Parts: sequence; C-alpha cells; structure tokens
Amino acid sequence: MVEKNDHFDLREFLPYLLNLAAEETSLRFSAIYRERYGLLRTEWRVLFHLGRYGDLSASEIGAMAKIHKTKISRAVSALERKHFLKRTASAKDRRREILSLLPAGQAACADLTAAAEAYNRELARQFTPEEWSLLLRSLERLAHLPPSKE
Amino acid sequence: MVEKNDHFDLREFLPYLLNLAAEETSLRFSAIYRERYGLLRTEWRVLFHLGRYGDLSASEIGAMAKIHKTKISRAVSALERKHFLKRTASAKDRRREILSLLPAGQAACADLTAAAEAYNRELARQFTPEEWSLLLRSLERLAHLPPSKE
DNA sequence: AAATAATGGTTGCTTTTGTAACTATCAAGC
DNA sequence: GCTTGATAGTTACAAAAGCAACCATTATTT
Repeated sequence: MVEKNDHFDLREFLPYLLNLAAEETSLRFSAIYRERYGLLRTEWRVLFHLGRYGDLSASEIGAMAKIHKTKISRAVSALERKHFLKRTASAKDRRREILSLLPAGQAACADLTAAAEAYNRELARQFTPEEWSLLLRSLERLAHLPPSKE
Repeated sequence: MVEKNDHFDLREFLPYLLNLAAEETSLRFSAIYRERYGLLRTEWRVLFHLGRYGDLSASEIGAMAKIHKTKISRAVSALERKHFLKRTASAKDRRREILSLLPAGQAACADLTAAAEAYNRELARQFTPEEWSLLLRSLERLAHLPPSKE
C-alpha cells in the first residue's frame, strides 16, 4: 500500500466523498422504511412529498425531488398496491392524476417522518450547530437547490 | 403546492441532501470518463486506485473504496478487456491476483486524474477555503473515513 | 493428516434503474 | 377545424447492481 509520488488523493475529491457519505447515511435509514413498510427509496420519497406538501401530481413531485418520471410512475404503482395512496383524474386536464395519501399512507408517512427527524438529529449531534448549518447550506448549493429561507 | 403545518422539510434531511449533491456533482464528471474512455463509475474508481496506490488485489481495492467484490470483479474484467490492466497470480497465495496498470491504463488514469483535479478545483471555487476544508472533513466523518492527516 | 472453516474471486439469477418509444390529452398555429 | 407540437404518464427493452451459490486455495482445528 505504498503511496505514489502524485499528490491528488481520492479523499479530497468531492464527488467521491459525497458518494461515500450519502451511501453511508442512507443505508441505516433505508433499513427502517424497508423493514417497516417494504418501501424502496423512491417510494419513501414520493410518500414523504405527498405527506409534506399535500396532494400533488406525479410530475410535480418529479420536479421538486428531481426524480425521473419513470421512477415516479413505478413508485406510485407500488404505493397504490399497498393502498398508501389513490389517484384522482384531474377534471380540467385529464392527462394529470392527483395523488393523495390514504390513511395507511398517512400513518406510514407520519411514522417515517418522525424516524427521519430522529435520525437527522442523531447525525447532527456529530457537529456543532455552526458546522451543521454550514454543511446543509453547502450541500444545498452543490445540489443547485434554492437556498432555504430559514 | 401549499405547505402543511408540519415543520420538518426534506431539505434539512441530511441523507437526502447528500444524495442530491452526490448525484449532481458526479454527473458532470462521469460524462468525462464515459465519453473519453467508455468507463463506468466503478471502473474509474478501480483505475484510479491502481494509479494512485500502485498494484493492489481486488479485495484490497474493495476494502479501501468500500466497493463490493462482485462490482470489482466485473470492473476488473472490463478494464482487462480494454487492456488497461493485467492480472498476475500471487506466488505465495494463488487465490489472489495482483492487478497492475498497463500503459494504456496509466495514460487514461493520468488524464482522468488531471480532469478530476480540475473539476475539484472548480467545485472548490464555490466556497471559501475554510468552508471547503470543513466540508471535506465533515464528509469524511460522515463516511466513517479516518481523518486525513493533512 | 483429515475435516472444517475462512478467504479471494467468479458466475447466475433477480431486482432495480435508465432509455426510448408509445398512448392519450391538451395547446397553438394556420 | 386540422395539423403540429408539447405534456402526463406508462411500458418494453437494455444496462447495471445486489444477492447468493459456487470453485479454488489457504488456514485452522482436532
């Protein structure tokens, strides 16, 4: 494991570090929604968006969460099979489907949101409040999200 | 797009932000190694590790980069097909294969490493030096990497 | 020394994702 | 009103990843 003369280390390469950190932190949480409700990551995200922002169409969710429409389509089907949501054809535009959570979906969403908050707080404990908020803001910038107004 | 009364926003959820940022920053760089050399992400990582740390076995790379052995196995086969590396059976342990870069692999690795450095500098320009180094250290901590000694 | 366990690596099968083509509906131009 | 083009969503096919079973070899146990 002798190091070469070159100076550039993968551990200074931001995309690499981001991938490792993302994988590491996602893993433990994905175990929760997988074990409790048999959800996939995209399904959890769609569920969360519906619970958080109310009834939305598939493409609205896609725009907000940057998920491709085929992934959303499959996630919606899966959530429908679980009776977590229902579709309602829009009256004015019959191409669109309004998605709304059913009681089972709302319950799962509330449960998982609480778990997500707890997990987030646990992650935050590794940092000072200043480090934490700087970290979040830096990631927002890298993800090209509009800065949160808080 | 009316917000619910609840307070927790996905944009404060670290795993979500990490995934978005990772995807966003990986995308542009993956276009480079894909277009120039037809490499997949795992292949690029294996190539880089060999270029950076010298001859290694598959499982050594896997341990360093946290990549599963089947992914490595297939990446090594692909790199071998491209004549980017060769395998040498270890004398003392005939199960192990020492992987070493061939000239074509070294050239590709040097080229891509330079591109990675340039891209990294470009990303770093979005931050002050203090923010940048804090970001890297935070990600290392989240990824459970031993802190870099620099 | 034989049996058992552990390690390095590959392969086959299944699940998941990505890409592109497709249907259906709506919007715009002429 | 018809043609063209855009949008919402689904589906089919291909690429990639995950998982488990599988050789071959080495280490360990008795």
